[in-house]
Amino acid sequence: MDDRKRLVLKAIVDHYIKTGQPLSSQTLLKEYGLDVSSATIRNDMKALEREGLITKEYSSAGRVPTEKGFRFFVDWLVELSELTRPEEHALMESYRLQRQPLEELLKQTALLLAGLSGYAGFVLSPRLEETRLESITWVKLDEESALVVILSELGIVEHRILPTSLSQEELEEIGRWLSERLRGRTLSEVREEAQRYVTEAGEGWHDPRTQSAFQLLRSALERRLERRLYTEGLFNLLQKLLEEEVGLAEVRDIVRLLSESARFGEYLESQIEDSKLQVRIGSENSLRELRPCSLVLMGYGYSGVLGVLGPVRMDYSKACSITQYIGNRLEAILTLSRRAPMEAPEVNPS
Amino acid sequence: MDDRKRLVLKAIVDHYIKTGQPLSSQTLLKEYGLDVSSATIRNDMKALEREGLITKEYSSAGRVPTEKGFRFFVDWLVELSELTRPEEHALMESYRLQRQPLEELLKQTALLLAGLSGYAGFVLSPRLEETRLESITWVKLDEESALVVILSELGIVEHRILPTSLSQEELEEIGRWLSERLRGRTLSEVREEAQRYVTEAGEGWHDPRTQSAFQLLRSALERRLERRLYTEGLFNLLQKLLEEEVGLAEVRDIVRLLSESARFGEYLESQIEDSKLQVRIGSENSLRELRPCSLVLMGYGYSGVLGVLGPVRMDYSKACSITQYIGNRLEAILTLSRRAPMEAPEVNPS
DNA sequence: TATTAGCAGTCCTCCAAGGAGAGTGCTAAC
DNA sequence: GTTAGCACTCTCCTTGGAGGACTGCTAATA
Repeated sequence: MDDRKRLVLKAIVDHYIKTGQPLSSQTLLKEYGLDVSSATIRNDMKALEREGLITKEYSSAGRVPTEKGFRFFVDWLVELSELTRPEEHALMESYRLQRQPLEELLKQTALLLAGLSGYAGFVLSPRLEETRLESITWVKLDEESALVVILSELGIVEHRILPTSLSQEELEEIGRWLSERLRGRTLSEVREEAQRYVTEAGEGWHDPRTQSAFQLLRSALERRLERRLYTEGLFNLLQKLLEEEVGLAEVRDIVRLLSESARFGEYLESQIEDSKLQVRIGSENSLRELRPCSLVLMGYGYSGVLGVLGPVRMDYSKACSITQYIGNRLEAILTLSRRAPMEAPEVNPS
Repeated sequence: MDDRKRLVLKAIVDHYIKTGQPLSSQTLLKEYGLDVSSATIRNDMKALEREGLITKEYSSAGRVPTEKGFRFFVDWLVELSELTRPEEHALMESYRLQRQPLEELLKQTALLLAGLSGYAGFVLSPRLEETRLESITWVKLDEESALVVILSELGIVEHRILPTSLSQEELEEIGRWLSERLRGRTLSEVREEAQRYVTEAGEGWHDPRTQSAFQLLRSALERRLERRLYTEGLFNLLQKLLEEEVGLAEVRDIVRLLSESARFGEYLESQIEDSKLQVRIGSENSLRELRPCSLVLMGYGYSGVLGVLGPVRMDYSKACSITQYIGNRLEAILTLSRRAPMEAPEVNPS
């Protein structure tokens, strides 16, 4: 493709992203100041249309990019921008508190993605079952219940009140014993071990109460190891879709999809190969509801996914750079907070 | 107002709630089988219109209720329904787990409100600063940080990781000391005390490290005592508003309002007197964004608020009964989990 | 006084037709 | 390969009229 045609395409995409309007050959000349006549532009447009990169709504309308046009734009023509000072500042501010519970950190990140991009932001939690246990701590709260706090290399991954009649001392002993024995193992291994302790009788303190404590521990892990999806900035997205004149029915379906975290989460997971930045434009998304939308996404530690969701007519430059920055930042925070890996001790001496 | 006129009004409201369509005098006769002629109905309608209870879109259209008509309906004509078996079941199921962290409980409740009503559900957290402290527990996580868990009569109200260099023993001592001394005081009193410990030097273990621990405790309380708003079922609401042919711009404003928890929360708070069930119809709401909506709400323990948000054309019978049931249920759970009140010990012997 | 039948009148919705305007495609010349 | 000029296409908006649904009013009736 020759240079002028690329320029024409870029002009059409830029103009469409900015205004949402088709661009006519006349206007293109006026606003982008090429040194040829409008007829020449029209010929170029015709060629671009033949290649499927642009289209028009009816025979005598100006041109708008097709999804294929956006794809070409994203792949070859888009320039990533630097973060502005206020953006940089918001980012710093937001991550000031280190070592928050993972849940808070991810929610914060989703908020940040939404706030900076002006679209909806989302964060899918990492596969916790692949992270390694640091400690399990029990705290007696009152006669019948105790709090269990499970810490992995990514921070607090579960805190939960469980009914138990064991004493603080007994719980401490269990906690110490478990932590020492299981530290460095992945959480899914820990869950299996907990399961084993439940079914396996024999050792001294394996009385029914202890067994039930393990049972509860196991089910606590069960629940929390489900991946969770944090979405923020729904309002931003609606605002943009409103400008697109997307129908309320489609908007509703998008909102529904975002509230069905399981379905959307699985989709996100399936879209990530390594943790490179990716863009899915309109109907490149296999989920029907996402057809009016584009997705900018990126992987981070342990199969986590984050990104922004906006209309197809999205400021890809901004969306990509912000996702990139925040993704790298989150990765860094999680890596920093990660302890030096320890030797996983043998659980079953053989 | 005579009986037939009430019947006519009820028919118009029922029909409008069910179909969203105006009701003509003909159709009213056919569907509700009154033993008079359509002209008589028309006369009644005229009277009702004079009283501002019904209106028509144009001179020859059927009648629809005005907001005042809905108000009359809600105040005098609506019949609360019982919960169905599946509804009852969902309610049981959802509250099975006792003594979850407060946050989980309230989120769960919002979900339940949304799920059962088919509208959006919301729960505004209680004024935690008015609840009484049960215990403060510190758990050392690693060299530089510890988890603090603050328990009030409503359950866990804060759990947070704070940086500290104190040892587990020191933290335990502080926790025990604080819990014993402050148990039974309200959280806002506790916060003030923490503040006092920060500024007040002198006593033996008031070394800088301990002071900073108090400082952190204070700020932890600060943050969490803000009231939080849980909203669920946004999709439900959109679905209904779609059927109403509400414009996307209005929908967007509603979504924005729901995401600005501070503003919406304050409004909810202002709408509650004692904890009776209340209904706010359309422009009875002073928030402009809520004009296309009706609010069914109810107070619960310590100035908490919960309810559902739907279109003005809402199934008030269902919405009211569900809000009533769930509100009572949440109240009961919170009261049950509350411990026998204790004497608040003197903090400053004078 | 309350109710009724009958009819005129109002206002909606739907559809078709036509003019103005924007922008392209094509042709022929450079 | 580029350009000027012109015919053509399609949208958008307005206008006008037919058909239909209901009401409001009037005058008669119990």
